[in-house]
Amino acid sequence: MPSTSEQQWTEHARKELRRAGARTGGARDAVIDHLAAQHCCLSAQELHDGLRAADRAVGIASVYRVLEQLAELRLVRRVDLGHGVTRFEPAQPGGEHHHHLVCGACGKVETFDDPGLERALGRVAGSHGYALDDHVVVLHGACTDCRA
Amino acid sequence: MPSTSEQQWTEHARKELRRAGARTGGARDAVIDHLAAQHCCLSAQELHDGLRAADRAVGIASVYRVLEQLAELRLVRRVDLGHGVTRFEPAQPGGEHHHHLVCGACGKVETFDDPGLERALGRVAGSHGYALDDHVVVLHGACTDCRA
DNA sequence: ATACGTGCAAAGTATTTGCAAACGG
DNA sequence: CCGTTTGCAAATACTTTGCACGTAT
Repeated sequence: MPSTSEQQWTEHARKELRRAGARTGGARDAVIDHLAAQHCCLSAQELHDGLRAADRAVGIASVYRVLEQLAELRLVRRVDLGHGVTRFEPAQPGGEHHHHLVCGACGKVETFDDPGLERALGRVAGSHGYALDDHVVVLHGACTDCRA
Repeated sequence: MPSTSEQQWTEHARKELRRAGARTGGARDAVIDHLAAQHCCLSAQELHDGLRAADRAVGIASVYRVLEQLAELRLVRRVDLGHGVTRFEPAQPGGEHHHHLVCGACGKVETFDDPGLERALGRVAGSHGYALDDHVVVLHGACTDCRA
């Protein structure tokens, strides 16, 4: 059963697309549904494979096109965890977001969210005269299990 | 005239390479010298072009191989500003480092460094049981000039 | 001498684009 | 109908690898 926030994002995304003059289409719907069901970022290839596994195969080009379109409308956030692969995750309308911790040993990815960090980032942007738009924070280290 | 910190990094890099059992070679020397002369991160392609422009042309494969080797010895930091291109910059032996502000309109890249931010990051890593290794912070926004 | 360093070309990924067919409003 | 969406295949961009040859120790 999809959680409330997933449904909210899906509806928000569809509404924004309509507002932007887009038509509905099977490939885009499939991508949106699959994205909504994730709790963390995933790459275009993973999305493509996941859709195929769910019998809703979509051409890889369409996956990229839909993601690009969603990113332009700020419905998804691009997250680069740094191995030459861009990852994507639903962007909450309210602006809430999280950041990532990546374990260099096992590859595990965890998310976190820290108000103090956000404040520090806002302060930095302000003191440089920047209107902050988005930001990416990725921590690389060894997770509890891998520190053995 | 190269600044002191540039010279220090160059010497440190050469010493660490020697210690790691590496031999000296023209391509690697050229890459190290060129990296030391930069004040901000640059991509493998930019490095390659810069070397050619300075009449010290090095094969693109060697550029990547040298950067990989330097990264393994932690002599350079990988910085991903998020357009599918990995950038590299000299890593100071003391661990001092900076982060990046990218203007989405003009593409300008500025650097900053903020102790409060670093503290917040350390706190987050600790509370998740991670031994922090490196971290990447990239702020995207509109710079003072582009806010017009 | 022997192993490491280097350049070139070929191979691999990740992503984008051209185009014709399918489709929604 | 008409313009958008889609899939396929080809094109691009970045990075890695295989191999023969050069070079430092």
